[in-house]
Amino acid sequence: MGEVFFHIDLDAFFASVEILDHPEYKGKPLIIGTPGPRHVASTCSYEARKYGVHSAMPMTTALKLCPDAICVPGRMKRYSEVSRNVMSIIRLFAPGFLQVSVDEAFLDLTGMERIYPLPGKAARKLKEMIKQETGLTVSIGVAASRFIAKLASDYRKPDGLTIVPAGKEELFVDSVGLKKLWGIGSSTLKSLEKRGITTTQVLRKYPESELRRIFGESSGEYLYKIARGIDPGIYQGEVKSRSISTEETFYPDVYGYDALDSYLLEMSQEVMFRALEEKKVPRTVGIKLRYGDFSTTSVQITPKRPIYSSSDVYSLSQTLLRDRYNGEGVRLLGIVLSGLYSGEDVEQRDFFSEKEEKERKLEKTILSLSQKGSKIVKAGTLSREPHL
DNA sequence: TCTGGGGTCCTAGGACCC
DNA sequence: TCTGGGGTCCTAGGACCC
Repeated sequence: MGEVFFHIDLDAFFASVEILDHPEYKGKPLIIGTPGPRHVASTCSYEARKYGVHSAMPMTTALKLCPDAICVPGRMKRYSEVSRNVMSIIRLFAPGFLQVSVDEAFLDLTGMERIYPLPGKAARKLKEMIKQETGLTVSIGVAASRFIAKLASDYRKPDGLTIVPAGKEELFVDSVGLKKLWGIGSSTLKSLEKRGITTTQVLRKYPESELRRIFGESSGEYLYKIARGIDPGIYQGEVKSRSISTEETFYPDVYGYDALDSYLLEMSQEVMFRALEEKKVPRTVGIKLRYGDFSTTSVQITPKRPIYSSSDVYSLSQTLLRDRYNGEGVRLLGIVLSGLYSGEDVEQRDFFSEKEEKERKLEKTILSLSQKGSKIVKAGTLSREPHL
C-alpha cells in the first residue's frame, strides 16, 4: 500500500462556532462580518450560501443578496479556542499531523494499515469523534498525496467524505475542473482562457517547456503537474513565520501626512509586540499604502542593524511614509516586519550592545502591558500618543 | 459586486562581490 | 575598450490562499 493522506476541513467554521454558541441561529442565514462599506464577509452559514453569499464578498453585496441574514462580527479568540480543541483530537488520531490554518489540517496515515486497514472507515471514525466531542462537522479528503486530499475534502461539503483511490488522480482532477484547482486564481484562469485552455484535458496537451515559457519556471511546472493530478509539493516544509504585519482600511479615506502618521505609532507597537512575543527580530520594515482608487504601493527598508524597538519601527515607517505618500486620499495603511531572525540567533551574533539588549527586554515588558490596555504605561514611556 | 486582514511564494531588475 | 558568469541581497509588485 502506498501513501495515505487525510485533509480535514472544518465546515463553515466561524459560522458553525457561532451556531454552537447561539443555537437560535441554527437553520438561518448567518454571516460573519460587520455590515457597512469596506467590510467583507469572512464566512457564512450554508443557508446564506444558498443566496450566493460567500467568503470575502463585500458586505453590501452580501446583504443585497440576502437582506434577512443575521450578521455577527468575528470573535477570533473564540474560534482559535475551538480550533485548538478540534486540532487536539485530530493530532492524536494519527501521526504526521500538520495544521495549515485555523480550520484545516493534514494527517499522514502512510504505513498505518495494521491500525487502520480501511482509510475510509478511519476517516468516518475521526468525523464521528470530532462531532461527538465538539459538535462540529468536518469534511475529509483521502488520497495518496496532500494536494489531491485537499481537493477531495472540498468535493463534498458539508460533512463530506471523498476518497480518491491511487491511480485515479487525473480523472479526479478532471471532474473537479480547472477553476477549482488549488493555486489557480482568477488571474491565471483568465490567462489560460485567453489561450483557449478551459479544461484540465486541454491543459494536459501543453508540453511542460511551453507552460514554463508562458507562465514562468515555477508556475509552468506547477500547472504541468496539477493537470495530471501530480502533487506539486504543497505544504512540504514546516510553516515558519517570515513576516508580521498589520493593516487598516479606513472609511472614509484619510488625507494628509499628519493624519496618517497618527496611526503609525500604534501599528508599530502592535507589530513589534508580536515580533517580541514570537522571539523574532526583524531586519526589514515596510509600509503599504492603498489610495482611494485602490492602487496600492509599498516601500521597505533594511537598515544595516536589526530593528529592536517599536520606536525604531515607528521612525523608519515615518520616513517611508514621508518618501512615498503622494498626498491623495488613503483607504488603507499597513506596516510589515520581515527578514525575521530568531531572537537567540541575534543574541549570538552580537547584534546588540548590552544597553540595547536591556532596552529590548524593557520594551517587551512595556508592550505587553500596553497590549493589555494599560494606557498610562503606553503614554508615559513610548514617545508619544497618536493624536486621534 | 467595489473590493478585509493575515499571510506565503515568485519574478525581475539592480547592486555588489568574486 | 567592451564586457563573462555565478551568487547573494534587496526592492516592488503581483498572484494566491484562508
